[in-house]
Amino acid sequence: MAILIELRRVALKQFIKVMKAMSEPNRVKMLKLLQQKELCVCELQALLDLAQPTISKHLKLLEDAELVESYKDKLWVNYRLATGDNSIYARTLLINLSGWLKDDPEIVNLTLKSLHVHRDSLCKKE
Amino acid sequence: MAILIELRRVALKQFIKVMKAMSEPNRVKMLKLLQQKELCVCELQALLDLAQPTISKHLKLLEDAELVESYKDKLWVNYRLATGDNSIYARTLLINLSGWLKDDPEIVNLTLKSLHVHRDSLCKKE
DNA sequence: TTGCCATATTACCATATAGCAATATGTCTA
DNA sequence: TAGACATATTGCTATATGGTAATATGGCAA
Repeated sequence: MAILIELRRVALKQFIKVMKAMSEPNRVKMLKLLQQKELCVCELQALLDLAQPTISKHLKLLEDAELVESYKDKLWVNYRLATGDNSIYARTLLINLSGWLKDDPEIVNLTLKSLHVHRDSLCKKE
Repeated sequence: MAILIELRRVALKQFIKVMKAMSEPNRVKMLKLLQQKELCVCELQALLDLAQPTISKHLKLLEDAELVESYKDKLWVNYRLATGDNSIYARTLLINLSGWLKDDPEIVNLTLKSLHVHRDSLCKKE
């Protein structure tokens, strides 16, 4: 009960957090890529051509908004779309997003590119 | 045909515009208020306790994102939710939003307050 | 017309945010 | 344990954004 009241209290704040997280092109690209398959940080970095700290920062924001989840796999950290079990906003928006932007050229290119990206050829010192 | 290609070309950009527009608490409050009834600028100003230019700026952003529409009524400009006929993003999000944040205390208070707000008692020089 | 009034625009300030380089953290393997 | 490696964190800069005061715009009414 107290939890319900608390959830109500911060509904707007939670909503804003999810919306802000999805208001940035590179983060949206990340979500569209993760829609295809799990990816680690270095794979996202290669696909989006951003510095590694930038990728990590974006992922943290997405995770705080309950849009993605992560788990460790040896040295790597894999990211995947969250189920949104605890956030109606995240769950709904992810479902909507899965049907959107399919034809956007940038997204299409990234998705194709992601088929040929593997961490083994990426993450070692170049 | 050319239009369809153009729409695709800017899909991400359009999506971001809508998401950004809905990522700001005061703008979300405006949408929730407009969900109840049409309002003019001075009514929104009174409800949200912001300077008039701030309200106008927010409304312009919302209108650019096709989330609201406006029409003139004598001296006033009335704003209402857009139908989203030309934007799948705006349409879907407005529908989702209509079921969300109903219990948020801030939104509840604003909605109640809006029942007692009328431009006639507001807009004349105080 | 003139003046009033609601709204829009402009100019500016303060804060938030996206980006990177440098560094810290933590884990595997030799 | 030491070194290598992927990721996270920190500190910083540049730009974006939300806010206001001052001013412009445009329509109605006297």
